[in-house]
Amino acid sequence: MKTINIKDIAKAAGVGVSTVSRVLNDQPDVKASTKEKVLKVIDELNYVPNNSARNLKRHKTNHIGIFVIGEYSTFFSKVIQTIEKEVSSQKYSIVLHFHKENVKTLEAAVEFALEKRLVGLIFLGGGLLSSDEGYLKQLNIPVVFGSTVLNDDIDKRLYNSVTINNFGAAYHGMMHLINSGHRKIGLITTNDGKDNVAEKRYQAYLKALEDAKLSHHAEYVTIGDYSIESGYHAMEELLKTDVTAVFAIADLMAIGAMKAAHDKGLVVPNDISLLGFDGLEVSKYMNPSLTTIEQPTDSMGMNIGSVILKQLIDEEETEHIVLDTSFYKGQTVKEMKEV
Amino acid sequence: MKTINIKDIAKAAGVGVSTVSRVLNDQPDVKASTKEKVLKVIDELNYVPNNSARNLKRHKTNHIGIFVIGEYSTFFSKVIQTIEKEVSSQKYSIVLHFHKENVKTLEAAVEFALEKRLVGLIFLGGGLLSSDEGYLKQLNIPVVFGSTVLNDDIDKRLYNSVTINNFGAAYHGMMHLINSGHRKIGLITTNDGKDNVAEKRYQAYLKALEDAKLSHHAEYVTIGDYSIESGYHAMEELLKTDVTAVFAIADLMAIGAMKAAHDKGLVVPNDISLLGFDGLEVSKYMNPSLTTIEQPTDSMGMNIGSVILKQLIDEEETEHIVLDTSFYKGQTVKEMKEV
DNA sequence: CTGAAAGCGCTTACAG
DNA sequence: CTGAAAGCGCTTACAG
Repeated sequence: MKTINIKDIAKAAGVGVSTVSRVLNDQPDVKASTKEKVLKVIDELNYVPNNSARNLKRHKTNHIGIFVIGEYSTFFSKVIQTIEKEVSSQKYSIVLHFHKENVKTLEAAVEFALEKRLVGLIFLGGGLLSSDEGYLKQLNIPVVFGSTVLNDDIDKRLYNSVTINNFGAAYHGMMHLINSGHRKIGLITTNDGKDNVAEKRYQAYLKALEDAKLSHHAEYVTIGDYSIESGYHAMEELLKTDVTAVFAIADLMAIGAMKAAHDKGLVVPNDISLLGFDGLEVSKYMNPSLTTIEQPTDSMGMNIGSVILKQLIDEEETEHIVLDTSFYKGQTVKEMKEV
Repeated sequence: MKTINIKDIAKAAGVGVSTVSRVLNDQPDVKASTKEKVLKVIDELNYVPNNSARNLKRHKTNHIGIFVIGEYSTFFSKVIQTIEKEVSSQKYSIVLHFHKENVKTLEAAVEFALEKRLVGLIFLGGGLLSSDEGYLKQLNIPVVFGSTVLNDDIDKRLYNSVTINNFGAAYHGMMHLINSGHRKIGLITTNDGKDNVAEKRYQAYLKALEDAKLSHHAEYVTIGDYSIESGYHAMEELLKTDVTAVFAIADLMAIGAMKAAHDKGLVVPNDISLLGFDGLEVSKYMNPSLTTIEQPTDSMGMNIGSVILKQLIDEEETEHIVLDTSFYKGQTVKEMKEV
């Protein structure tokens, strides 16, 4: 069974292929009656234009890549879904790729973009190093970093970004713990490397302690890998110290931490307080519900989608959007004294 | 900046384009020294073949579509990640699409496949109706249904599937509740329509009651939409009845249900027992940990990936794989009496 | 407003 | 083992 092509349509409609092409691309200079005739034939013959041929002539595709760096979280999967809805309305398709390691990330991304001939690339997670600038220039297509830690050394005109203020949000959360009377505060973070959200949240932890004139104890800081299980184990370590509150830089780790406390027979927040980061829906349904810093998932996805579309369609200037987080007051932080 | 093409490589290497093409496609009849020379030039000039042109000649792409039907769960996002890893090793790319409604699903999928010129299509979720047979024939590419309720009327040679035994697993779970002494068992299900996993699990609920000679009360059955919140509200309704145990056909709804019980001041499982379905990691970290039926996430993704690759590469016969579930004994089911 | 023709960058018989 | 040439299905100046 031969698939039908533009020539078949032209013949069937009694017009030239150029005219069919013009109709296909919604170009203005076609007589209404001709257009109608062509559309009718297209519909009757169930014709779908061959994208490979179109792309070959146009020297580009309609593929937008999503390059997921590091751990794939519930948070990202929601963001991806929103992005796909946004861009598919403009006939773009989403090509997905997961990249585990943090080394050579941009190099792998450039390869991905070249191989798939992407017209736009969205990064989810990870961090931007100053050494990445060269790759960014090589990419030569609109790039959006979502939920990524950026680098001030890199020319902002080379990329777009949609982020939150990780430092500020984490600092705010820490201040809530401190203002609630906690003086010995543990941290569950990750060791993703320097330029990552974890680092920003860790810095906020240190700064908050410093500003509150609280001393920093190395044994109050533990390392996980964003998984629930790692949060559980990190908490087991922290429970050997005398911390009264723990800040986990991701909700999933906080959930693991809560379980560890429960399994030790402790009551949250009476025996130990807990603060998360992400604002996952499930966190609000924990028992007790997790106090956490909420990221705007839908808004993140919608903004990423609209930024890349603007770049692709209107070729506007690059944009750098910082979204607001909100503090979700759950039931896992105990007020130690009057503030 | 002109992108370099196969002609440039041919010229630079002092060979014909056919020879370059042969090297590119790893064809045998090329002298080793020639091949080496060509590869060197390709590397030096950073040449990446244009997929649109290749696809145009080959009359096909290397795009495998994943068509997600209905609610996008944590479960699916893990499966997608595994599939991507599997197929990208063979140079296939994943094109993602989310489809919300349950009506005209296959019609939309056919359009998706034609537009993107997919060489293979993976469905996640949903159900297969007998009226879909025509669309399946139209598709004319390898199709794999993952976690879908199939239909015995449809010719099994038209598609592949990787599923679990929803009825059996749910029946087993119900029997656990019944054997634990529960006689009044509520259900939180969804109304996805007849051919869906929810329906299978609902049927198992009814059959288990019947086999145990327990009567069926309409008010024991509530409807959610797979979301945590819907589970919460469904449970509020069930708590107005005299049920002693509740089976939620998805973990997320069970999590919502547990919260509703807690918020009413009830203790799980002492006051009310709870059984989930999915085996999400987070369920095991609930307090108390959720008793649930566990789906093999990784295995599901790996099997889907390998089945579609087999079809694409070796053009083997269609396969229908049924994966085992396992019962996860958490702490949410109370033993009412000795069994 | 419309059509004939060139050409995008590949692959693949075909001839040698 | 290798190269010249045709052709995949489109789009786009160009001419009318």
